[in-house]
Amino acid sequence: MAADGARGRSRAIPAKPSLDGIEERWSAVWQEQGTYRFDRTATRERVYSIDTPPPTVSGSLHVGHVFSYTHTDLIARYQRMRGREVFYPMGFDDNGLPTERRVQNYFGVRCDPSVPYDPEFVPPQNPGDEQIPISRRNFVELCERLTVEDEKGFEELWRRLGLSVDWTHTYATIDSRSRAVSQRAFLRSHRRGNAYLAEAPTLWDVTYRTAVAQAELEDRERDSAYHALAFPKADGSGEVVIETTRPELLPACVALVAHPDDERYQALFGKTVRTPLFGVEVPVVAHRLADQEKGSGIAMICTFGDLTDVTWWRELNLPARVVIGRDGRLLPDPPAAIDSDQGRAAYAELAGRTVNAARSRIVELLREAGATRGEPRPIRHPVKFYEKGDRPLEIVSTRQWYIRNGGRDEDLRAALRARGAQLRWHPPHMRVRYENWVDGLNGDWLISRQRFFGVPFPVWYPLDENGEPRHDSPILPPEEALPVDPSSDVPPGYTADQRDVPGGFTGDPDVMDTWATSSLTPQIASGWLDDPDLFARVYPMDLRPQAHEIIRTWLFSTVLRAHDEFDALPWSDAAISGWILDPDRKKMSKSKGNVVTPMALLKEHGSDAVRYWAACGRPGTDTAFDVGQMKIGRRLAIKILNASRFALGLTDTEPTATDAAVALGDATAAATAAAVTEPLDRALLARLADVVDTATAAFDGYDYTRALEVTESFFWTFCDDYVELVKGRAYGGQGEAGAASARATLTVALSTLLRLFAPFLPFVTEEVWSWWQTGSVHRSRWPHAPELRKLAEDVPPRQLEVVGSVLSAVRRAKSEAKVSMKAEVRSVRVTAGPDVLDLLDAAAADLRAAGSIAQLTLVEGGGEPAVDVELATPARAASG
RNA sequence: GGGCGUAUAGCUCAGUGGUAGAGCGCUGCCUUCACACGGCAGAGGUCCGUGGUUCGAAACCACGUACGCCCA
Repeated sequence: MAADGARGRSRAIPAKPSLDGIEERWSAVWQEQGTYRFDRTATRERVYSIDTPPPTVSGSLHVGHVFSYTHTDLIARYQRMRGREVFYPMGFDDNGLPTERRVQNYFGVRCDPSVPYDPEFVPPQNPGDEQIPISRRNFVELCERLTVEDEKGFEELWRRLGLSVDWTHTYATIDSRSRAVSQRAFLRSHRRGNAYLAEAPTLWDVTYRTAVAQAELEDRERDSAYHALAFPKADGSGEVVIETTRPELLPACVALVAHPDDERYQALFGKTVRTPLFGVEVPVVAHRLADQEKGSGIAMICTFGDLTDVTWWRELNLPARVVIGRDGRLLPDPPAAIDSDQGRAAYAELAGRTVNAARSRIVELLREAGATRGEPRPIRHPVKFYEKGDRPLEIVSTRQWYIRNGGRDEDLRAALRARGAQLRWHPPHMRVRYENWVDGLNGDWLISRQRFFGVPFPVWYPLDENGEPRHDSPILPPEEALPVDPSSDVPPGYTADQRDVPGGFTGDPDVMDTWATSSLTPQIASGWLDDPDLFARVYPMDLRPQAHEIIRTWLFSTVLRAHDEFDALPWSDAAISGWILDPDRKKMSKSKGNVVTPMALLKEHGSDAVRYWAACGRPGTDTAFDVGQMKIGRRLAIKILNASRFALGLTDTEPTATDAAVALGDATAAATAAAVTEPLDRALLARLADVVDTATAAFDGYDYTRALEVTESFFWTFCDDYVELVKGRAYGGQGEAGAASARATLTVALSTLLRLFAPFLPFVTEEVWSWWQTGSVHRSRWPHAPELRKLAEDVPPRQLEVVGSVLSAVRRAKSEAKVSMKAEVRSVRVTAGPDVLDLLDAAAADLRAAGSIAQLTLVEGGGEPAVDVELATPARAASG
């Protein structure tokens, strides 16, 4: 950007400026000129890099996206004007269940990794009812094809909104780079022992038939009932009554448990009882997690009814008697411990039934056997669900991949907690959510999913002579080979015909949890895998913007992966945006959000206006969807057009060198602005310098709302008071020197204001900038307060308020008399202290002109300043 | 049940120890000369409640209520 202000100045100020069409016009120019292109010769210190959240492509964008993505853009634009080279990429999330479903429906196919890759595959023109099974590679190719379509719509919206994204830096979470980064990070974690394979009880969704991680759980209230069951003591000395909500798990019972301090059961610890119906002898044990208040204070431990069962099973070294299969039905055969004919017969009544059906049946059987005590007692209690599922989770024992996350390791937990404290949170209280999550982790992160679409584990297993996989000696690919798909690629040292034959190999069938890839967005976007030069310039990144409900998932997992790989934070700052609430203060619902699509909203109100509304939402604060706020934003944009036209119109006789020089921060040129001589003009610039300081400090603290507030407030004072006061003088009413001073000040102020507004209202500020400046306002330098103060000399900014208050009193008098603001005033008499009078005296001519005041009298006096106004004509039947 | 946040004018929100603020809405007035997609002015408030700290509390502390989110 060359500082060739005067030469390129066009002064093409439209007679009737308008906001119509400025979005199309300027977004096209920005694209064509690469205004937001990242300069990759910049060194790390100069770079500001952003880990943009990749929106889900298969979903539609809603008002909430517009809101939060605007917040990030405000920061990006500010940092760019501050001289940072902004790395602002855009990602698209096309990895996961929503995309899988969309590809299935759109093309009429389904992913089946057992099908070989077909390079010639063409999806059917008209998808039939039967989904065609295709290889994972073919499926991913279709996904990428569809994603490209979705991305176009997203990009169009983002451009119209004015996001200053560098569109040459994009990624998708299922593309080959993301897959390779994901696999590389996995392999490295595995090498360090931080990713491992283990057989363990696992939360399992029976509908999706996949394992589920802690972060994907949610509790839902469900009706249930306590059933009281009598266990006869093994020595025949009576019975023990327990209460359970899951009687169908009785065949999986391995012990009874009570709290070690519970008086009622002291005599029972160490003894054994027999399960009703099945006659299996089980011990009565003590454990601190048994709840004395719950039911009868003694419970049965089953493998596995809930996570507490898992803890008891693990800590008390109990046997496993598994009865629930991965389909959510009771297994065909009873556990070996049920060895009596009677017990086996009872189990046969349950085998193959769903959990609910088995529960009904076993209650009947128990009742017939006289093992129930009293009627079932209805309760309502929380039950664990997969967040996307609609049947309660079961716990089954499976072999899964895990990543260590501190849930079973206090040192790691403490280290991750420290990472959270090291990160700068905006707003700060969001850190607590991270800490709560880290403190509540109760196991390592389960990352394998028994799905077909996703990033596969880059792992094969040798098969022994019986064709059984040897999970203890996985075969891993070299990093250069990534990404690999073990379902179609052949591991090093083997040939394709050895797949799935004894002595050969088999591929790991699982894919990774989508967060296992999304947790690497900083590495993906920064070119960790394939662009070390870029990586060195932008990583670790500066900012992670995101929503607060995914602190436990996205933010935490990203911190975890960076901690594991780099022993450092992936970014220095996290900006957490709030929700959009509908007018009833509820979270904006889908149905409501979709009534107004983002594009329709932008077209109706204008992008600057919608951005204005978004900018009014502070980081982390929930904000009402408020069309009124957009109208205010639009009014502001129009006011900027008109005020700029007026200010520039006054100065177009012969432009001073001041404007462009100050705009570009050229201190020596600014010094030539000797034209600013009038005290009121200097006061304006002094006040403006304060505004610049406040806005700058606010932006540095990610409080863009405050920066907007202070700028906007000043701008209205500028328009309503200052411009009105100096209008006459700028026209030449007080001679050439006074006019020159007003004109120079108007230009400097306008240039400064446009730059202060530029992050918020990128379109209208660019429009006005183009009337009289070369280059983009968005690549101009952020205003610098010391330069303004230099022009202001030592005039106190307070003069502006003092003069403004007298002007206001004059207006009030006219308004109360119901006369025009242009009505003549015979006399204004101000009584105040000498310091105030000095300030007024220095601007007396401007004040008289602005108020049409014939005679202005300044009287020294104590007490509160008083203004007496005497109109020329008392009635409204004024002349003219 | 635990954690975090919010509660100020009809609405949306600023204000973190010193006389209650802004915008919108409302009411009234002002239109040749930057802007009617405008301007000027006015009315409008137990600062959620109850205690406490303080010379002084919307703000700080405690408890409570309501709402939102996260976790169990």
